[in-house]
Amino acid sequence: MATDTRARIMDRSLELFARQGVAGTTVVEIEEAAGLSPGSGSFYRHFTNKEAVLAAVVEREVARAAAERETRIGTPERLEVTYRRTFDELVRLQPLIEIVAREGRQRPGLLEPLQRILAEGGARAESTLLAERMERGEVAEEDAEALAAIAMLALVGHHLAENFFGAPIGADRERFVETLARMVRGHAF
Amino acid sequence: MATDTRARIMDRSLELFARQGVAGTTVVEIEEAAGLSPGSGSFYRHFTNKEAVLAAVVEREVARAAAERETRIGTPERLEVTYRRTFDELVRLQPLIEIVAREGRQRPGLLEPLQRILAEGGARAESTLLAERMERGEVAEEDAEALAAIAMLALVGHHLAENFFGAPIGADRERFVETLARMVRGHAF
DNA sequence: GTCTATAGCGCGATAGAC
DNA sequence: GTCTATCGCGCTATAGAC
Repeated sequence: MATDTRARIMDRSLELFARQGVAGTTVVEIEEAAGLSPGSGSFYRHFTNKEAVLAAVVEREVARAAAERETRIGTPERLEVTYRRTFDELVRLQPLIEIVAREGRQRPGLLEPLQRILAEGGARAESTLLAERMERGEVAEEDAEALAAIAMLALVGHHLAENFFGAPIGADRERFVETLARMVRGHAF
Repeated sequence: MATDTRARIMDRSLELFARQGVAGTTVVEIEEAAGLSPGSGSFYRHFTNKEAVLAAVVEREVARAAAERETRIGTPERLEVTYRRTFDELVRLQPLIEIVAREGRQRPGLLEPLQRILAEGGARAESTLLAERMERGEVAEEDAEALAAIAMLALVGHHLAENFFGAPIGADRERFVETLARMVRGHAF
């Protein structure tokens, strides 16, 4: 427990920030959660202040998410598989999403990386997949970009609602995925 | 400026809470924004503490939104019209959404009314509309509930992304609405 | 109903020994 | 790198005059 104290502080801060917000989390709580003596300023040996941990933790999570995303692009698969995987990614991104959702407005610098991940990564990967499917005639659509955006944002909306309210709205995950895939393929049901 | 000071405090608190969060807003700021002498405890003549304003303001906004929703149910209209109207409703709900998104996790009591509005109101109104359309053969779908949920959550996702990042993702509002309506109708493009 | 003034205190941050 | 101890600010909330 020497220099990885820094990593431990970041791990626990991620959890605390996601659960309680940055303003709602005290340095003392972070010290306590990271196994440091609460009330001591030991925290400040590793970060100049609370904002610095926030920046470090967001940067780390964004980098991790971007790396995961890279390994996936270009692998053709069924729409249903892609959609289920997107749900899983969103679950892993959840602490980051919660933090950025809370703190993004006061700190615009936090917004941009997440937007890149969701927009570029998400939508572009989706529309690439759609383009492939269009060539093969599985999907007919003049406006693949809008279609891809609708699919991705529907997944995001479902994830947020489920995560936020503790229960899914309208349909559970599997029914959601299957119906969405049918819609995207343009089948008339 | 006599007894409506209470209403003014609520109006300004709604804005401040949405922009800065509850913890990030001081009573002094509220007093200042409401035209009271900052630093005086005049705020406390109207509310026992910050939590009380929060509860009052959320209750008021939820009631307003529910009332608006009531007037709309049962009016048949084109899907595109419904979707555009839903966007407008979400814009009006935005301050409330932002507050509940931030503070809901610490205050589960705030979540429930908004969930009712989004889930019951939204999804049920949608699936009613869809049922009508199915009778008339405009929509063919065995699972109207899932279809309605997808449409509503796509709209919510688009709204959140646009509002959150300052720019729409993938497609602007009108293209989004038109493509979504075509998807819901099951047209093969 | 609004003001001035201030009590009380939790929190972020620092100093200095080990 | 971690501890004990503490400073000082800014915030919530109250007391009391007008």
